[in-house]
Amino acid sequence: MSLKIYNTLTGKKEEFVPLKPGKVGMYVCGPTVYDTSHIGHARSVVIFDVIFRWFRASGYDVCYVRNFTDVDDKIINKANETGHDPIYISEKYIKEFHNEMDSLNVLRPTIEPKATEHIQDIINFISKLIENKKAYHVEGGDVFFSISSFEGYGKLSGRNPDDMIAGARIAVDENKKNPMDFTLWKPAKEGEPAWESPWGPGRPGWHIECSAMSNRYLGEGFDIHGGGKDLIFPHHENEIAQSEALSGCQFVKYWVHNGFVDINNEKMSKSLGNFTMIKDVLKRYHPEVIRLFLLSKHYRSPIDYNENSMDEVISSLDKIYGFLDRAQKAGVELLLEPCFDFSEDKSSGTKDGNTLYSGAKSSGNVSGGEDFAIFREAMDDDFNSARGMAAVFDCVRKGNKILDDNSESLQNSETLSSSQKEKLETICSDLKKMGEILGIISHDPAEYFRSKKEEGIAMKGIDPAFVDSLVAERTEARKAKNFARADEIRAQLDEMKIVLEDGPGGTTWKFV
RNA sequence: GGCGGCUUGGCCAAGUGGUAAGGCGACGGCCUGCAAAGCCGUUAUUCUCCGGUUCAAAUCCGGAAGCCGCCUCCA
Repeated sequence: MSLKIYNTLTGKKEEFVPLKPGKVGMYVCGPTVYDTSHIGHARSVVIFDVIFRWFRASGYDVCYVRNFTDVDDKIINKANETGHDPIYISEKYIKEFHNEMDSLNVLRPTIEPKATEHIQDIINFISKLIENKKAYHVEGGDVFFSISSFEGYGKLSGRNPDDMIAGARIAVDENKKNPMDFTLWKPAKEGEPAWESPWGPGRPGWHIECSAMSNRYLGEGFDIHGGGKDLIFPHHENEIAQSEALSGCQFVKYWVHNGFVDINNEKMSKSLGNFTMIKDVLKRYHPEVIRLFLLSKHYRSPIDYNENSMDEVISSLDKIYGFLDRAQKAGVELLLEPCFDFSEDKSSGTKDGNTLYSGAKSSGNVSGGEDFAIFREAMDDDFNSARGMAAVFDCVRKGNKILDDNSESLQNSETLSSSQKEKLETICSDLKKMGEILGIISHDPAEYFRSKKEEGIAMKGIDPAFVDSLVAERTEARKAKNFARADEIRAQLDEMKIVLEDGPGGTTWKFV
C-alpha cells in the first residue's frame, strides 16, 4: 500500500517517497489577483485541496504553500483602467478568492505568501544569481536569467530552446543574450509600483517569486509542486532553472499538473466570451455538487462543464444524501465529528529556518471498512478520485440494500438488529471518511434536503403552506379511498414540478 | 514548424498485459391503491481504424484518421 504519483518531470507514475520521512513540502501556484476567479481556478484549487487532505489523512505532516501573485502587469493595467490603487485591486480579489474557496469547502493552505511581501527574498535571490553568473543586468534596468547558463533548461516541458527560438512568435528584446532568456527584475515606469533594488527601482518578474518563496518556506528542494498544465512552460521550466542554477540540487521531486475545464466542449477564453466565474456557478449549484463534478474526472484530463453533467452530479449527490437520510431515520447514528483532523497549529512551525511544517497533529487514520480500503487504493493511485467515487456509490447501494431488507421490521417500528446496525454504521462511517477527503457530505442529510427545498421554494415562488394543504387533502382522500382525487392533486403538484413520496412516516414532497 | 495529450455502451467516466468499475438515462421485475425513492436484473463478445509482439492487449510497439492543449505572464 503505497502512494503513486504521476510526475510530469519523468512522464511516469512513481512511488511517493518524501524527502524527509513523515513530512511533505508542497507548493502550488495560486492566482494572479487581478480579476474574478473562474471555474478553472476552482478545479486546480479543489484538486490540490484533495491532494493536501489525502497526504494529511495518510499521516504526513504537510506544509502546503500557495502563493498570490499580487504584483504584475495585469494588476497594474486593471488599476489604471479602474483608477484604483494596485493594492486595492489585489486585496479585493484576494478577498473574493478566499470567500469563494471557503464556500467550496477548501482548506486554507499552511501559508499563503504574497510576492509583495517577499521582495527582499526575491532581490537576494536575484543577486545571488548574478553573482553566480546565471543572470545579468542590462542597460535600462532589466535583469535577465541566462538560460544558456543552465544545462537542464527544457527538461520539464521536453522542449529544446533552439526549436522554440525558431518558432518564436513574439518580438525578441535585443538586450537579451539569448532570445529565450527571461525577466527576473523589470524597471518601473512612472507611477508603477516599485521597490528599491541594486538595479534601480523596479519590480520582480513573474517566475522568480515562486522560486524565492518556495525556497523561503520549503527549502532548496521539496516534494510536490503543482499548478495548471499551462504553467509547465514557461513558468515551471523557469522556476527550475532559477532554483537549480543557484542551489545545484533538485528543486522539486514530483511535478503535478491538472488539466483544464472546457465549457460546452470549448476552451474557456475571452474571445469566446465563455469565461465561467466561480461566483456564478455557486449561484446555480450547491458547493458540494461543484466539488463532486470537479473530482468526477481524473485530475490530469480535461473536464467539460455543461448543464447535463451538472444535472447528473446533482442526482448523484441527492442519492448519497438520500441514503444517509434513510439510515439516520432508521436509527443509525451518523458521525458528526470529523474522522480526520485537518486543523493546523500554525504557531508551532519554525518560520525562522528554511522549512516550515504545519505542526499538525498526525491525523493518519486511513483504516476503515472494506469500502474505504477500495477508496484508499484509488486515491493512492495518483489521487484517482473518479475511481474512488465507485467506492462511494458502493456504500450507498449496499447500505440501501440493508435498509430494504429490513424494511418490514422498521415499518413495525422495531429497531434494526445490532448486527445490521453495525454493518450500516461501518458503511456510513466509511462514506463519511470518503466525504471528508473529497470535501463533500459535510451536511446533516435532513438539513441538506431541507435547505434544498427552501431554495426551491424561494426560487419558484411557491407557497409551502399551499402545498402542505394539498398534501393534507390528498392524505384524507387516500384514507377515504378516493384515489381519483388523490391522483388529481398529484397531477396538480406535478405541474408545479413537485413530486410526492408516500413513506411510512407520511407523505413528503420535493422538487423534481 | 516544435512538444504533449486524447478517442471505452445512449451520455459521463474508471481501466497502465490476464479476459470491460461506477454514475446518469432507458427497459423489465419487486415494492406501491397509483406513484416516488430504493433494491434486483437487462443495457460494450468489445474499447476510432489497420498491422505487429504475446499463451493472453482497451492496455505494449508501428502506422492511419479525428479531436484537443502548450510553445502568447490563461488554472
